[in-house]
Amino acid sequence: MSVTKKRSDCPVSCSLDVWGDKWSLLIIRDLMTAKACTYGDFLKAPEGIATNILAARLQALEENKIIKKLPHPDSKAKVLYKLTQKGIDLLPVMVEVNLWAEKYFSIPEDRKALLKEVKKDKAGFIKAMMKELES
Amino acid sequence: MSVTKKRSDCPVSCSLDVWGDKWSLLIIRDLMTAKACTYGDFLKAPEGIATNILAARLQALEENKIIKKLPHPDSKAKVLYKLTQKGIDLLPVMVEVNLWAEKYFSIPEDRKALLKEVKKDKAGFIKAMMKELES
DNA sequence: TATTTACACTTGCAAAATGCAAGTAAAGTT
DNA sequence: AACTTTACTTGCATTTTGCAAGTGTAAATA
Repeated sequence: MSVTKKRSDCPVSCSLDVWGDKWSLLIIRDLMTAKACTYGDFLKAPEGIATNILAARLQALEENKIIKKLPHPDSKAKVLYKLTQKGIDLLPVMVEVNLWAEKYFSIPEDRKALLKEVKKDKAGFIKAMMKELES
Repeated sequence: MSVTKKRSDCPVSCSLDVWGDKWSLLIIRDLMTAKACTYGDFLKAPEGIATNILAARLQALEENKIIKKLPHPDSKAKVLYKLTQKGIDLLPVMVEVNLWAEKYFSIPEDRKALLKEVKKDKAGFIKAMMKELES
């Protein structure tokens, strides 16, 4: 019985990989735009994440303390997911990613409008957005 | 005979995923620190990428025009990989990632030293670094 | 009160991606 | 001419993913 090594256990030293793959990214993106989401909200994302993958990613992100689970104020049956401070601190990364994406891809209009704000005052935008996410 | 759909074909709209997974990221990281690498250089990275995966990622990154293949000045047997302008433009993202990583993880000393420079003058650092990569 | 419905998941299984070891072909070295 | 270096490719076992269906609890509805 040999021990199976997993390459994925070894992080790339720039640490971008700690937040994982595209599906984890989708979760973080949704949480940055909506501030708080339920399990169902993530499932509704246009990219179409599979429910088992969503569950796995939410668990991993929680274990890495990038997101946190909170009781929903409206109902005991619901769960609210939010970014932790560690997750919120990824905002500058996301902003740069979007600026890059705007340059090389076509992006939705609402995102373009936001980026217009960013370009006026990047530091100010990030500070304000972070404050919003923290509340 | 049903058509198999691949989830991975659908990009997350923030477009962080266009540069792919952790192995693609390793390639980009190496190219940002070393400016130009051979196939063997990537294989030597401490994270230990498998050769077939490396080949696949190099091809994908080239198809996405993030890296380019150049003839090696020393030998016809060698190939030089470099970042394209599109790849170089990912530098601000990488800088933010590293700033985040420094806050929440332990990172190598040489990287810490670089980040000290970054914190003194982020815009200046990025501009200078980009210029270096373009040459 | 009984019974659907909503919500947050879990499970089983086929298909795809990954990791490892070994192999190949062209170029460079001795 | 034989050996090595370099950039890959190939085969196969293991792991991960995607899809569909199912489970359990709380809330809404009849």
